[in-house]
Amino acid sequence: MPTSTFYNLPEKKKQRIIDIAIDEFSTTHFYEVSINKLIKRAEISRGSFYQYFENLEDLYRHVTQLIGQAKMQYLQQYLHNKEAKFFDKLFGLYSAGLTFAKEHPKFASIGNILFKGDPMFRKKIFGDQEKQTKAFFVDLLRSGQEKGEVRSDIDINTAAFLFYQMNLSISDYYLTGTTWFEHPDEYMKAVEEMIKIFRQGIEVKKGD
Amino acid sequence: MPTSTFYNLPEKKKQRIIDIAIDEFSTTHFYEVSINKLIKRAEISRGSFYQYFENLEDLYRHVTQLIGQAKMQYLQQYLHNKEAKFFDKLFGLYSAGLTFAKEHPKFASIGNILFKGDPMFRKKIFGDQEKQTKAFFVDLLRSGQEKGEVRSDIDINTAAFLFYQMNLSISDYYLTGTTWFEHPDEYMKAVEEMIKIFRQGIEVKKGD
DNA sequence: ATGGTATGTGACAGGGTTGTCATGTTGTTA
DNA sequence: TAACAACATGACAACCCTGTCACATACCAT
Repeated sequence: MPTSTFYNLPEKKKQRIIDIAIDEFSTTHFYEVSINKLIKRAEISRGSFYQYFENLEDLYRHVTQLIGQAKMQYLQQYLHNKEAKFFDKLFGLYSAGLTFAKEHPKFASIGNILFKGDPMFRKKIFGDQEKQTKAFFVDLLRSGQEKGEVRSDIDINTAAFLFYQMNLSISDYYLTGTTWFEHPDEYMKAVEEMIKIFRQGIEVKKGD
Repeated sequence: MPTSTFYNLPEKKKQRIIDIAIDEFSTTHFYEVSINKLIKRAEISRGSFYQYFENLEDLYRHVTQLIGQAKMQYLQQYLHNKEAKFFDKLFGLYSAGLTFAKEHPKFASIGNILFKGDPMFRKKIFGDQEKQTKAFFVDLLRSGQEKGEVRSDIDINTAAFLFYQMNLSISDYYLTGTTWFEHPDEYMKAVEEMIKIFRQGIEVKKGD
């Protein structure tokens, strides 16, 4: 938590500091951001920084909280519309997410570094292999269509994207968390359930 | 690329270095791994390290390549079985991914830090909010079921997980890549397509 | 055994980082 | 205007890190 000193600051100065922090965190992974560069850009002294924040993590937390609030406000309309139909809500949520990213690219970028890893770094290490992975899933789907197992009206790019993302996500959450599934066995079951959903979503129905 | 000097090393020493590198990279984000700690653990001198690798990134790249190879070998059986049915292949791929993570947790962990971000860091910053997010999607689905819009045989946890992951993924790829979709508009279209797949996957069919 | 090549070593320079603190400066209140 | 509180400052200690290089050792072939 920032100190009261920080909150007492003139709005303009406060905003300048936050803006520059956002700029830093949106282009550079947390571990690579330096307080030195930040205070130089924000034109505050080293001592002041430590009068405002406990350390860099304190500032980062504050920034991510601001982002969370901004996004929540953005989604409000979709969250609390009790009447809306399920899939309309889901669509609203997703497209609001996209619009949010479009309108606040820096906010979105910070969120993505946090939740999906540093894309620059990913690119540097992994390079073009992602394209190959995409190609693999696209091929898989195409041959599924040719064999008449996958509905022909499914957008292959989208489905490939979906399968790729879930492929990454499942083992991530298997390794890291009890948030979603409690027991290791549940992950295997979740895979089965997921395939079930996919199957119903894209499989050719008998009689089509 | 490691130097020939490194490849000429006795197998045991080579393996020791790689093992310790894997251990470091699986617990610590790349930006936080230090050559100093690494060489102390591996009991090689600073000079030797630089005789083997250009720098830390060189070693990291090598390690990730090894992991990639290991996983590829693991998936081989599922990749090249031309006869297998589409959804069996997909299921095979996912469950092999889980088994791989189970058998090589360190490999999987390195991959996840690269593709999904550092989970420890995520937890430190985001804390319990992920649980709330999960709860939101679970509620959404449950009320969808109650209103008769979502099939009652869908596993809510799995579907919530799926929706949550895709929510994160869409804006990530909107921001970072031309790998999956070329034009910004296509992302919105992809959202529509995705909802279409989800809808067919989990919506109550008329007549059920 | 001798010369040459391959490998090992750690001190060192040069740079960067964080957090603190004694000392100023500004503002406010009595 | 005097005195006290709030805020600003940047030098500094302590630390860590990378990449290099001159020198030492091991190995191998003639």
